[in-house]
Amino acid sequence: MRSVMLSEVVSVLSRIRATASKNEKIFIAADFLASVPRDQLADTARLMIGQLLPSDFGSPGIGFADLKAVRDITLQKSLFSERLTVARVAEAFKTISSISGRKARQRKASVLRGLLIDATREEIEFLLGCMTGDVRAGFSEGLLIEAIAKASGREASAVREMFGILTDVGRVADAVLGGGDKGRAAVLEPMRPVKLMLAEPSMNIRQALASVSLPAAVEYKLDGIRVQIHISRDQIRIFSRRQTDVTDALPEIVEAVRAVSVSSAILDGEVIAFTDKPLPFQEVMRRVTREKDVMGEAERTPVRLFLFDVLYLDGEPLIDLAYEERIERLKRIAPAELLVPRKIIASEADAERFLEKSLSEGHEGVLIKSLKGIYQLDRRSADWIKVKEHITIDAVVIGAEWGHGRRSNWLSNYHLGVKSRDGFVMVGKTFKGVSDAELKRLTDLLLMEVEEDHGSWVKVRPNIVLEIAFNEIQRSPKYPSGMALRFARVVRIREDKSADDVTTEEELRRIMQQQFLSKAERMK
DNA sequence: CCTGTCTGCCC
DNA sequence: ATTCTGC
DNA sequence: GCAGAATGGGCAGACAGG
Repeated sequence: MRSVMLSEVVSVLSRIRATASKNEKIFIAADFLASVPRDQLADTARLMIGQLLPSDFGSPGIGFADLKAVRDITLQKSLFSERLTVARVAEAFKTISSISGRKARQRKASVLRGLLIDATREEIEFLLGCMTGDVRAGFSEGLLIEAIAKASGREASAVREMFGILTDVGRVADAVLGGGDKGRAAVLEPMRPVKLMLAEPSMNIRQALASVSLPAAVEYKLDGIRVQIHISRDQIRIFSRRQTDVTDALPEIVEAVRAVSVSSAILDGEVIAFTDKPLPFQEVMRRVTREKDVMGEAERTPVRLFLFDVLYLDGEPLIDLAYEERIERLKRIAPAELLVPRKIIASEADAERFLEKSLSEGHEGVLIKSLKGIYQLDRRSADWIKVKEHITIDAVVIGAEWGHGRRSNWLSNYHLGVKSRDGFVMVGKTFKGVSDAELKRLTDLLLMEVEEDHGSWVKVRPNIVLEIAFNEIQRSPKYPSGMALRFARVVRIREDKSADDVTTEEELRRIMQQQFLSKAERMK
């Protein structure tokens, strides 16, 4: 049986990159996949979207910082022989990811060099691109799944659901195109983490209700970590949104789940840090990433679980049931104190009141959910819509970075300053919320203000003012003001304003302190 | 042993 | 995570 | 409406280097 060469993948991808048409990309990819021998499908499919390892395999553990030297050395010696196979590439990266301990970086780099020494220039650029997320062929997970469907003659929606269960494109390619009984592995069952359903963002209640029919459900939106809880008899595992096992970091959540009376289940919910009120996201983040002294951290930072869905119960998948039916089951099995606050609403005013209530208790916002919607794995559909609070300020640009990819020729990442006693202090960066036209305009404006040219970025005189929206002010260990804007985005360019008009450091600090107060404290 | 940097993964 | 753009 | 691209702050842990 033939071996698939890395050069084939690279050349297929350059054809895919060359067309803007999604259908054409899918067609080229499907055609290629149809020619790949079964035993190499998984590795080939992953490589086509720049993935070097199965999604549950861990990661190479060698990144941007180590790559430049490797690239320069190997480019000089490269032999142009086109002899690397996809299988050898996959093997090498499994080895690299397994290396740890003393001098691990050097040892990883040397395995990588051993691989790249046999690669052509194009192959080297491709493999390093895979490691830095720089492949840029306009071809990713979604289109690959469509290509797998096309190559097999199956419905794209069925293949997509399979991906939601298997969570790895290689396994999907195997199951769909590999023949045999591999397809049977694609069933929902406890202890195998899946891709969760996501919500579509919306500016406000009115806009959200434009796409959900009434009556609908509203739920508090909690600012924590999304979790899927798998129960099988006395076993309980907690996985994150991206299928990381976080059970060991959350012992009290495991205990709380013992109150759920089922033989088997997959539950969906959010874990937040909580005392008598919700604590900032950073607190729960500390909990889930903790491995040492978990118990000590658990005492300092209590967490709570709030469940909002059930995907599987007592041997039966529930994802094809309507939301209202799933919630009925959830209420039957879980104690009320583990359920996210929710309500059925019949009007926009109901929804607004519930949002106000959620915010006044210190939560992030609300989700509006269609009563009839099924649970769609790995989909962001209009059946779930999220509405979050945001704040806007005026900030002045004090620096800017040159963009990459389609933003190559523009200053695209703006350093934001607010006014302090002497000058301006930086409170974050943003590249979001800017249309191509604004990108051009801002580049022109900023180039007139350049004070220092640092190559990849410029320091500018503080004359360009932007209206900035953000969700929260975080405590920052990095910025001297101790504050950073979370999810900052540009609302508009304020050519009518000057640096004198921008928000002050004191104002920002006041807003931050407000966030940390409970409802009762805020009323004072 | 201490500190700084990198990485992966939460949002 | 959020936002914009092209299909 | 969907998919992809471009890039944010901050957390712990792993490793590098003195």
